[in-house]
Amino acid sequence: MNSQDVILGLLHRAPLSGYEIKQKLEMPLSFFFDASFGTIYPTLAKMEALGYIVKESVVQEGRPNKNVFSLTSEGRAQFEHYLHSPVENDSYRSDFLVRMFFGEYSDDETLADWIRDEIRKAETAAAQLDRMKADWAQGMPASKTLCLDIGIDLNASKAQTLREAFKRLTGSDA
Amino acid sequence: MNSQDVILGLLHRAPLSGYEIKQKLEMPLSFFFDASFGTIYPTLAKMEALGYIVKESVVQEGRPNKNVFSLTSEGRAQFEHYLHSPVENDSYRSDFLVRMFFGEYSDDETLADWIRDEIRKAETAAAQLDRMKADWAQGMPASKTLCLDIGIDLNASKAQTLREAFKRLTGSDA
DNA sequence: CAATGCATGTAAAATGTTACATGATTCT
DNA sequence: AGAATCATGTAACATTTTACATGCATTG
Repeated sequence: MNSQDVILGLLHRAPLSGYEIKQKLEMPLSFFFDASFGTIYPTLAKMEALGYIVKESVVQEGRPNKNVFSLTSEGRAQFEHYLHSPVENDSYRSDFLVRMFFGEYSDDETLADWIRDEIRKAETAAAQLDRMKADWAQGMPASKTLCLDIGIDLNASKAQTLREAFKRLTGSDA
Repeated sequence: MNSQDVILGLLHRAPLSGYEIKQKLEMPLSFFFDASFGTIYPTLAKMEALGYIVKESVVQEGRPNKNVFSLTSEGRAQFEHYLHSPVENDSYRSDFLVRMFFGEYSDDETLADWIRDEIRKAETAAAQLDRMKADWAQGMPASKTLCLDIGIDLNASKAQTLREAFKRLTGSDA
């Protein structure tokens, strides 16, 4: 799975510009996949060259013009191909946990600060996804709701574990 | 945080060869950070050129010789520098969740298969980390135990959420 | 008037993955 | 005999990040 596959998926429903793709890539997708403009625009150019998408310039008033891309049948076939490829393992990368792993080289105050920040981040993310679920979940296919549920539960579970660890480490609440 | 920072951290305790570093990078570190030989060896070469580590050839009998690297004071300073840099956000990347997000383009049987596989993976990871905790947790600094706890809880929570989703989608247990 | 949003792109650098290449020893 | 473990590395490729570059319109 790479940027191309995700963009193909987004264009399946409706044609989009690079800028709009970046917006769709925000929550909840950004919870488990991310891409910057520096990835999106070159990927779109590559996909157009491969014949997976076609560009159409849309003139707008009061705003800059935009280049809207739509899927071709080759693009749709390519997305099918992705869907039939083996599922890659999830990857989780955490600077925070690396620091905890090497915790013996930092002092307890620093560790406590890092944990506190991480609790806030997890709580914020869980709340954000929760709000999103309340707003949008009706009418969503169950598979999409699952993404939100995983996001909410993972963040809540992380915050909970961290709160317990904080108490063990410092003797007080975070 | 990158491969260099993690290698610096590993060499803090004792000198290691590239091969040994790869082994140390297994569970539980691999749960939140990964690196292949194709990353490790070039990184070690770069670090040696920068003066962060020094190489020593160790002759072994019954096995190939190895190049063991130890930290210099510059290397220790560089690790301190990493520890004082801002904590990067965790990143989680999931092919599985991307497929769920685009679930409307797959049939329910396929979705169920993917979920079942993902449950197994999460359960296996949780069990592995649990065993590891039982074996090694005594004597571990609390910060290191936290890494194990997060790994266990995150995987358990994921498996739980997926089991519920599976039931909702298929009407039966996974 | 400054900041933010809308909009598209490029270029350099860093980073990392995968496969290849080699070779001894030990275990089954 | 074949597989696994120990051991080091390179080369090609893929991917991504970061910063730069531009410019109009709207909002505060």
